[in-house]
Amino acid sequence: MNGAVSSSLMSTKINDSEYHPTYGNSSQKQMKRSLEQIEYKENTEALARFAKALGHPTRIAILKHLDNQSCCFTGDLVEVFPLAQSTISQHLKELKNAGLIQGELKPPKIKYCINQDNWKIAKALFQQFFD
Amino acid sequence: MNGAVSSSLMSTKINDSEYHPTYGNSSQKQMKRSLEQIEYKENTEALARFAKALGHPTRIAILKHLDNQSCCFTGDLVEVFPLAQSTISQHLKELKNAGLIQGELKPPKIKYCINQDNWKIAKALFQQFFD
DNA sequence: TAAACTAATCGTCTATTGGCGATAAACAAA
DNA sequence: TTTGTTTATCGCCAATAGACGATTAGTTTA
Repeated sequence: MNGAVSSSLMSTKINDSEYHPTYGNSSQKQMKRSLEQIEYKENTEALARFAKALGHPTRIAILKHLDNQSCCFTGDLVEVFPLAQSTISQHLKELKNAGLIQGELKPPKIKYCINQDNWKIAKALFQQFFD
Repeated sequence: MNGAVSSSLMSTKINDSEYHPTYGNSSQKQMKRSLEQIEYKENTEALARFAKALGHPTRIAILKHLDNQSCCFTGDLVEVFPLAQSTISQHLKELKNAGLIQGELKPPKIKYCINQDNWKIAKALFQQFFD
């Protein structure tokens, strides 16, 4: 999963012509389909992955905060949001997995910042999507 | 839920100064918090709602298809995607609830199109979010 | 009216998400 | 080495999401 994410993030191509979902195994009748069994265009999946990471108000707010402060520590966020430390940590993990942020070790703290490279990619993907 | 969505969609203000999450009830100790107990800025929630709707590759692909064809019927999508009719219908419902598409009765079919007004709002929200 | 067609909804199942407290891990400082 | 600080992870739980087949509902057409 992570591999697929980073490979799509590495790509500089952001153009899409058409999608072509295909069957995982059409001989079986009515097998339960999982996400992996349908092939979407690379950009479609990348965009959905970014969108999913943005699909929670706390994560949007975290990113806005990160953008304002340019960077911050996990502990700062725990003070700002009325959520348990473990919950904040979980949201940060998801943002990190999506490639939208990155953590830098500043022992004993960890400084989180926007991942500018992937941010640009996400921006471009949404931009082209909305025309 | 639907009410909150449409009210935010009706708003023409798309500027955000700062978010200010607040406690639902700080006297209770460690009550389980639900989304409704935290107040985010209007735009933060609206953006998250749009993003959530875009957070599945099938829905992205449906929107791209809708954009290409300008409009289409549910049945068309069922032929294009290797998914059950009920599944497609469910995705359409979510896109409709998010305000991204709208259905027009063309008995006995239903023609789905992008909701241009809300599309513009979503576009603006993402645009401002990414600076 | 009856039959056919289209799409939404219902019920069920499994997987994922989002919340929490508790614990573990990593490191600095005493 | 021990202690304190910070953050990640674990285990649990409830709620949501996403898939399906079957059924229902609404319209056309025969």
